[in-house]
Amino acid sequence: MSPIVPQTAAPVVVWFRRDLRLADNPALAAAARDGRPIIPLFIHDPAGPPRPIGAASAWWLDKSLKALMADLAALGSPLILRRGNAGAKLRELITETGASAVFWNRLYDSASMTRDAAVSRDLSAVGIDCQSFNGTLLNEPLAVKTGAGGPYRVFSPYWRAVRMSAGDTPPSPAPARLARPPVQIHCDRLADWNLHPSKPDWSGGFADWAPGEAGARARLDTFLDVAANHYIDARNEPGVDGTSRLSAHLHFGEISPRQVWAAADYAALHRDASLRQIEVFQKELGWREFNHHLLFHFPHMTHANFNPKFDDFAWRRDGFGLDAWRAGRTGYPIVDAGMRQLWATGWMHNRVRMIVASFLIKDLMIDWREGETWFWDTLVDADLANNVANWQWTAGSGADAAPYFRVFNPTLQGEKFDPAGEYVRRWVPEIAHLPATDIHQPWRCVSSSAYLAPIVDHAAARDRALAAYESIK
DNA sequence: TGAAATGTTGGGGCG
DNA sequence: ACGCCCCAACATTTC
Repeated sequence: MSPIVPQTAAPVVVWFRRDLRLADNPALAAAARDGRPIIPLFIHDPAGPPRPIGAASAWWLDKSLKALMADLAALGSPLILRRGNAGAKLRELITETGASAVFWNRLYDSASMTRDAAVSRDLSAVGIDCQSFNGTLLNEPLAVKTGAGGPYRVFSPYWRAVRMSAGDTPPSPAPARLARPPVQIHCDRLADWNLHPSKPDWSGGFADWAPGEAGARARLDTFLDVAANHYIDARNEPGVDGTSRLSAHLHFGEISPRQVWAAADYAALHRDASLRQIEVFQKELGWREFNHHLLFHFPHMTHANFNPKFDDFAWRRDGFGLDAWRAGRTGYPIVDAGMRQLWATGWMHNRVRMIVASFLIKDLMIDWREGETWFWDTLVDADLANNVANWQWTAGSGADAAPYFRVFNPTLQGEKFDPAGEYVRRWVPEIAHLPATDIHQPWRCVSSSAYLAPIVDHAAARDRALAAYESIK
């Protein structure tokens, strides 16, 4: 039982950032433990850190905040919204309310850490109790070290070192209720933040997403019920709903990796899900952990090549190619399907992300940073650590990266992973009438005239890329 | 979390 | 019956 605390006790600010949930939220749980009044706060700083928010992410944030507002109101203390510089807005709120403490869950990119350290220093100097928690990772970057005491650079040994203990901290429940402070506190109108696109509103295709804690939980349960037993194969087929689709929910912290891990464990133990399948799914959480580990220890990799040899790589400047790639007009069905799915839904199947990334980097020889920037703006799950690490992985410039000679053949990838052509038919209607035998190479068919010819010849582009990679070996 | 080139094997057609 | 060739299927190497 919580001790009785007088209503006059100074409130605690719980500063929500990328932890937009009530359950398994360590900062919220710690603040609520002793019954003091809670001021849940979200500050929108359009400038970041870590970067100005992407348009698709802004769409998601809008809905996620709406859900969090409803959930917190039901718990007893409504969410306060403020816009601007975080440090300034926190000081403002503390002056208004007499709050004596600020609790938050930590972030791991360098810009956010710098900001948070400054906030902590400034507030602590005037007697505010600042406390931070781990609500975002199974293992924080500093908690994992190689035998030699440094950070890991290769996934397999990293995962070997942490996977057995990944589920050691079980998730905690949401607080039963929250005390609200007795004073009236100004709250911005969410609609005034213009996170939802207007003029034009291009978000019509985003309707299947359910941002927010309840949507995240439902998505996880559905996945573990239906898809988890076929995960190993089905996850590679973009025409099949075989992946968890939890990426955006995890990015915004609507569900924690601990919750996902524990639910997967539970499914393996009690719901007849195959342990082998579940372990492969949990390993994907491992990649998320590894990417955050890398970004923490090598913060420059957001903008610079992890492997400096790539600083000499002869990237091509190709505005035409870049535009065609962005628009899904490359003439390669699986590439165009992916880019159009991204634009329409704010999300792309992971297998196809690898294919389109390989195409941009190796077939077009365009700098991975161009692709990373586009994904940042168009993905609802845009996450600095995952985005940067995965792009560098594909480019070959990253840690534990794909070898330079691994060039995806978009035709073969299509035939292998979308054998019936369902995915391509859905997103490239111009060639929906083609039979499965031709749909990944429509140039063989006269009846594909509504569809454009490939903007590059893959075989020639592959040779060009291999030659360029050879020169920086 | 490749693909292409090259090498090897073995069955079957054929003289 | 036997050797030769062809070539698909599979394995290995190379990029």
